[in-house]
Formats: sequence, structure tokens, C-alpha cells
Amino acid sequence: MTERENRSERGPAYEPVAIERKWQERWGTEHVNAFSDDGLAAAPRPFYNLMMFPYPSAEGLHVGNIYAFTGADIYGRWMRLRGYDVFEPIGFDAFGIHSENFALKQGTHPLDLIPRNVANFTRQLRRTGAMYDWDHTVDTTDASYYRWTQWIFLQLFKAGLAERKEAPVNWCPSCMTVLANEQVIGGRCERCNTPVEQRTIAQWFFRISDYAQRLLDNLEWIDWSESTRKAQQNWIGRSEGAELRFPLDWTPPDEFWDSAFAGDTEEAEAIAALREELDENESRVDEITIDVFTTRPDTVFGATFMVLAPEHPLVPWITGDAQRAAIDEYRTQVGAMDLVARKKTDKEKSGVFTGTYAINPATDERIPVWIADYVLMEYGTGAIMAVPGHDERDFEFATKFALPIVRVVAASVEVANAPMAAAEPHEGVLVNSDRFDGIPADDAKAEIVAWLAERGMAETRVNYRLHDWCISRQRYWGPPIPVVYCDVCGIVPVPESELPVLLPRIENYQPNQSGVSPLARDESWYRVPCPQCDAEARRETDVSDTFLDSAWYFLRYPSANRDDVAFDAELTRKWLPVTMYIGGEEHSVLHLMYARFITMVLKDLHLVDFEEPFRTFRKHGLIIRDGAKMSKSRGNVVVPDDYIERWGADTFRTYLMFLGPYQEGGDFRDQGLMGPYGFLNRLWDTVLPVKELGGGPLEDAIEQKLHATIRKVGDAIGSLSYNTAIAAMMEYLNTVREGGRAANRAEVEPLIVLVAPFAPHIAEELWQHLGHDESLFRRASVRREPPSVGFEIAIDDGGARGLWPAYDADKATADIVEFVVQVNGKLRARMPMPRGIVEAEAREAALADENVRRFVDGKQIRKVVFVPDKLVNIVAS
RNA sequence: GCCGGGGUGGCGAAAUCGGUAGACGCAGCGGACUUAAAAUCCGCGGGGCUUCGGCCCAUGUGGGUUCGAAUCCCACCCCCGGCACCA
Repeated sequence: MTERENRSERGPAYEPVAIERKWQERWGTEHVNAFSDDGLAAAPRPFYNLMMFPYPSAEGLHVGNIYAFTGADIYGRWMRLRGYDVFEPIGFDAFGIHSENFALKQGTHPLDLIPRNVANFTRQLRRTGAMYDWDHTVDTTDASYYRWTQWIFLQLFKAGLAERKEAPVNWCPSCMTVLANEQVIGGRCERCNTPVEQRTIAQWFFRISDYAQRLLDNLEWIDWSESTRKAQQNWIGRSEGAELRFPLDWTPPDEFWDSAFAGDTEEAEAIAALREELDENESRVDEITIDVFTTRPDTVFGATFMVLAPEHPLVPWITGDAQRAAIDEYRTQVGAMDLVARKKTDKEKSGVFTGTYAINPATDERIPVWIADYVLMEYGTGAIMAVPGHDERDFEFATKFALPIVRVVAASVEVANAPMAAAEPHEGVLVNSDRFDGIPADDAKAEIVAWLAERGMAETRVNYRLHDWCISRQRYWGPPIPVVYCDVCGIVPVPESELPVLLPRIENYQPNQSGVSPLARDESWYRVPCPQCDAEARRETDVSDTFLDSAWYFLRYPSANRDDVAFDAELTRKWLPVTMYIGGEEHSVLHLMYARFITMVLKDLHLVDFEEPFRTFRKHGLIIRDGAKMSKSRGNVVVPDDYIERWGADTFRTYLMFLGPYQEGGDFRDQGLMGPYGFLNRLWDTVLPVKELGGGPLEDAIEQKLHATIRKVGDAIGSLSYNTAIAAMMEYLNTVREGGRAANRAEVEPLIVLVAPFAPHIAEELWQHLGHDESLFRRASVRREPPSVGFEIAIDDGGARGLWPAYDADKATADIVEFVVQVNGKLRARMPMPRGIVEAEAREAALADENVRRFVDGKQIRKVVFVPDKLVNIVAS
């Protein structure tokens, strides 16, 4: 029989593309996403299923996107089948350097390019078969969206959490803009990999570091993927220690006080405060101190010199005349380094003596003050006490410049003065530390801090690695920061009523090295009257970081169609925080941190009533191709359109989920598609001959397998083990088809529902074939009288009921179980036994086995281990 | 260096409150159907030995705990991701 003849008996072949078109249209026209006539506002069982909205590139949707979205969509569809009102929106994160660079390369204006990309993405997204709510989408570049991004900025500004300050920032010479710390990876621009330079420019910062502790504390309880939580913990980088003060042994020149410490760095502020204090107390000026942060205050007796970061503001004032030329040269040299060179850990230590000494507050000894590039201005106080005996870097430095090295921690006091060949970072007891000798180093930390604190020379302190978020970008393609500079009034926020500050269309939007934004070229745009005094003023010409756009988009979705508020209070109460968020881990310290921060701020401003935006977050893995990372240069990029056109979205989706554990990712191999494709074909061929009234009762063995499969698939989807869920369905279908037998309706009808989250189109089609005239997903989500189906429907803990089949735990287990018989832990026989068999009987049956006897005979039975319904282990010797 | 994750057949992977290692699938081999091929269906499939009953070995390496270890403990090796002159 030829395939054609064969087919004519079994019915039409599976034609995925036609079926998928049909159902994608029907889902649209039948409003499958409508929970009720009142839509979002009235949904009784809200479940906010979020995925990370894509950046709409010109290349189109990447498999990585589809992998991420499909995994999230399966979860959403599953929840919907279980009777929840699943809100699953999608949008476009279309501002930012990436889009702008591409536009520049193409010579197409982003205002023209982005709508095209969005249209193409929309087409592709629809084709993947995800159940997006197309009535609630966002596009961050739309003025109706960024108006509210600007509004968020203003809320932070009013709360004192947005501030403009001059500070050393990361400058990418290729992108020609500043970057947030989070956008610098190993000293390089995360976008273009160019080594980042340091520049001092006035920028807008959000005070995220004020929230460091809260951001850290909440990580203890939020339900997030472990690795993502750890990444955030590392990024926040809390360390506990102390701040110690080292008085300078130095008389400041007169100009010290009249100097240019008018900058707004913390150090200058501290000096100003100190001056005031000294004036009040008529104290001696040499009580000026260098403050250091240390996690090892117990080693203070070993601090034999100090090191300041070359940029430290005290440096010019404490530099001796003899050292000035060398110091200036070194500072210039370090200032010219890019971050990759500066932060290199394996280069030889360098540094210069300032000519000034400080007093070690523990030993009262004079110790020299140096500058060196291994001390970083941005961490701690930008100054350290160097303890060469117990810090590798200090040891190296001391060795190179012949500075004294003292051991202050040792295994015991007896070995206190053995020669030191290297820094000894290990724990022990204090030595060469005067009255603290013999105390375990760990205990000494608190004691020494307390002792120094009596003299005002120390206090305990925690320090964070997290820095304020620099949000200014000297680029064109972003929301203008809504601020006006007035000579009279200073910094004036744009009144909320005047939002949005529209991004003007300018043709020459190329960035340049000047540090000045392209918008500064459009005088007609930036010249405005001051909103307060009407004097001539000037708009801020920087735009905000794209990550600000995405730090609040999840709040916008439910209210996407509202033009009077950023997010409606009622809708927000109903739908947020997000119930389930699935996305890539690459955003652990960028998007996911910023979104948490913005939400906390909004909570503090009483604009939302929760402070963690995502109840549950799960990361998904990465897809590689044929064992290697996908890249254009390697030529191994999967173009989703081609695969979907050829095999259908259902096969593509199912394969992506089958190729490996979802949370770990996997290797895309074209051959692999054949597995899921064959599965869907066999499903089709099995269900098609089943007529509406056909079939009879379930055979026992199949009924058992069915119940076990329902349980397994539900458990697996719940834990995102999609690959094993699919394997379980394949196994079940194999059982149903065993020996070429024809299936009956009761066997396949529930299977169609199990398959539906993965392959929704074929499921709909087969569902319809079985005589149901309404969409499976619509039927599951719109609560009316129970649908007439030939299986029990599961009722969720929360009372939700959709179409997901229930299983009977008793029926899911076979009546005859295969027992394993071991002798001394080694497998010697397998035998079927009735479920629930008691130990004595199992033991008797086991000992009756010939092979078991071979290993037991002639030996003494010491013990018999019995695991109900599983095994008997006879211990004999 | 620190923090995560991982190492199981030719390949992707299952199985981790300790209890049949390799489910499911890909590729492969054998068979049915066919003039033939494709498609489809059936069967085989870690390695070694075998008197065909079975036996021995096997989950990165080396130890340990246990009646029993891929799973737990100790030491180590390798791979992937993140952080890193962070004091």
C-alpha cells in the first residue's frame, strides 16, 4: 500500500501550517483572551504571566526569544487550562543604543525603522502560537508610554532620589555615552566590548545604593531562581567591617582651607565638616584624618603604610614639594588608563610616595602615605590601611617598595616572628598586637574596634559594592530627561502637566566624543522658558537609560490603554505583583535589580502597595546550536521563520521544550525536530479515526497509564521540567498505540488537553474533531456550566476549574508491581507481585526464586530489607 | 580567588526524602511493506564474558558511610556562567 492509499484510509495527513493559520485567526476573532465582558477588571482568578519583552531588532525574532517565550507561554496556557484568568501580555523595548546603532548603520532614522521592526516582530510573535493579549501591549518608544517613564523620573526627583552630580563615570568611547556600572563587564562596554574609560561629567543618578540593604534583605524570601538571587547578592556586595581613622602627621598649608574642595564628593564634604568641627573646638589642624574601610580591623597593628587612590581629593594637598612632579605624573598616567588596564589584577604594582605620614591609631607609629592604582576610588573610602603581612596585594607592594612587613596573626604566639615569605591571609591568634596578643583574630575584630572607638578612631560599618545608578545617556534614542536648567532657578523639573517632553525628530543624531548629547544640536528644541520664572532656560539634552523604560513596564501592561495615569490603582491591586516571571539570567543585575528598586521607591511613595514586583521568577537556560554558541559569524543561527514554515509552530515549540531541561537550556540540532514531529503526527493519526461516539471503556492497563501520565505531566509543567512532561506524553501515546490497536475516545480526549500547552494548534484541531465546537482555551477560561467531556476535570486548591483532567492517585498505580530482589544489595531477580504485598509474603516469594537461592543457599540470612511495593534485599553471609 | 550550575551510552537526556542506572527521543542496525527509494510499522541497542540460566564491570577521579550510593560525606580533577587589585 502506498502512503497515499494508506492515508486515504486513515484520513487526511497532518498539515500543520494550514491548521495553525486557522486557529491563530480564530483565537483572535473569538477573543480567547477575554476573561469576561469587563476584561481585566472583572477577572475572578488573576494570574499575571510575564515574559521579558523583546528589543525589536531588524534581524527579527531570535530562537532565544522564542525559547524564552514558549516556555513562559506553556506555563500560562497550562494555568489557563486549569481555570485561571491568565494575563499574558507582550510589548517592545525599543529605545536604546542597540536600535540607534543599527539605525545609524542602515542610514534609516529610528523613528522610521522601529515601527517596521515592531510590525515584523508582531507578525513573527503571532506565528509562534503564544496566547498574547494583543489588546494590552506597550512600546517604550511611544510617547504614550515614555510620558510615564518621564513621570517616574519626576517622582524620584521629587523624593530626592534623582540627583545630578559630577562624578567619575564609565564612558564608552565607541558608543560615545556614559554607562551604568551594571553595563560594564570586566571593564568593557557590555554592548560593544570596547574598554571603558573614566570621565568626570555631571550626570543624573538614581540613589539605588540607599536601597542596598533592602534589596539584599528581600532576596532572603522572594521566590526566585537560586542563581539569580546569588548574582544579585554578589552584585550588591555587602561587606561588614569598620571605618578606621588615621590622623595625618602633617601641617596643612593655608590654601588647604581655601581650596577648591567645593566639589560635591563625599571626601570634600567630609573635609568641610571636619574644618567646622575643628574650628568649633579650636583643635589642632593636624587632627585631620584619612578614613579607611576595612573588613580586618583585627590586623590594624600590622598596618605599616597607607595607600590612597590616585584620584583621592586629599592627594594634591598632602603631596610634598619634592614629590609633586612624580605624583602629578602618576595621576595623569592612571587617569588616562581605560578600565580594562586599570583593573587588571596581574600587572606589577606601581605607586608613588606622597611625602606625608599618618599615625597608626593602634601603634601610634608614623606610617607613610602612598598613592597606587590598585586602590579604587569607587570602593569604600578610596583609601586603605595597608597590612602587607596579611594581604597579598599589600605584600606585593611592600616588597617592591621595601616597606616594613609585620605579622599580626599567627597560628600561635610562638611563631610570631618567623620570617614571612608571603601574605598570610589565614585565621589564627593576634601577635605583635600589644594587649591583644593571643586573642583569636575573629574575636579581636570587635574588641579592637571598641578600643579604638573610645578615642573616636573607629566605628563599625558595612560597605556595599552597589553604586548609584547613572541614568544619563548622551545619545538620541531615548526619552528626554524631563528637566530644565534656568540661570535663576537652577534645576527645574518639567511640570507633570507638560509631559511628555517629546523626543524631536532630528536628522543629525550621531553621537560624538564631546560628552554632549545630539539633542544639544537642536536649539529650537532645547531653548524653553523656565517653567517657574519664565526666564530663558534650557532643557536637559541627555536621554535616560533604556533600563529605566523596562524597570516599570510590567506596571503599565494592565493599564496600557489608559492615558490619564501611568498605572491604574484598581487594576494594579488586582494584577500585581506579577505572579510568574520567566526570563533570561543575563538581566540578573540589570533589569531585575532596577525593576525591584523602582518598585520599592513607588511603594515608599505610596503609589503601589507591594515592594517586590515579581512574586516568582524563574530563569531559563540558553540555547546553543550543534554544540556551539549561535552567532552570525559562525553561521549557525537558527532562523525561526524557516522552521515554523516547514514543520509548524507546534513542532518547533515542542522540540524547543524537549531538547533539554528548560532551566538549563540545550543544544539545537535539526535532526532532533523529527522526534516531536513524529509524535504530533502519530497523535494526529491516532485521534483522527476516533469518532465522536466511538470507543468503549478504558482497558485497565491504559487507564492506569493515563492517570499516571496526567499526574506526571502536571507535576512536570509545574516545575518547568517540560522535557520530561513531553516524554511522559510520548510514552502514553506509545502505550495507546501498542500493537497497532485503534484508540478510543476516552483514551485520547484527556491527552489532547495535556498536549495543548505545548502544541496548542493541533490540540484545538483534534479537540474540534472530537465534536467540541468551542475553542479549548476559550472553554477553559470562560466560566459557564461545566463542559461535557468524557473525563474528570481537576479542581485546583483555589477552586479554579478549567479543562485540565484530574487523576486518581489510586488508579495511577498498577495493581501488579514489579519487585526487585537483591541479595547483599545486588540485583538477583525481578518478579511481579500484587501491590501492597506484606513483607513476609514478599520474602517468601523472593526466596523461592531459583537465582536468588543460588546466592543465598549455604549462607546465613542476617537480615531482610523490605521496601513496600519496591524491593526485597536479603542480607546473607 | 569567591559565588552559582554541571560532568551519566555514539548523541540530547531520564532517574537525586539512597532502592531495577540509561525512561523519552535522535542517529544506527535488523526485519515487514515496496520493482526500488521515501514514508510507515515491528524488533535490537552501555562494555566484557556466557554452558544462554545468567555472571562481572560501569554514572569525572580517589577514599568513606550504608544491607544498598549517579544520589549522602571527605579530598581532588575538568567544563559552563557570574563577580573580582572590593581592602
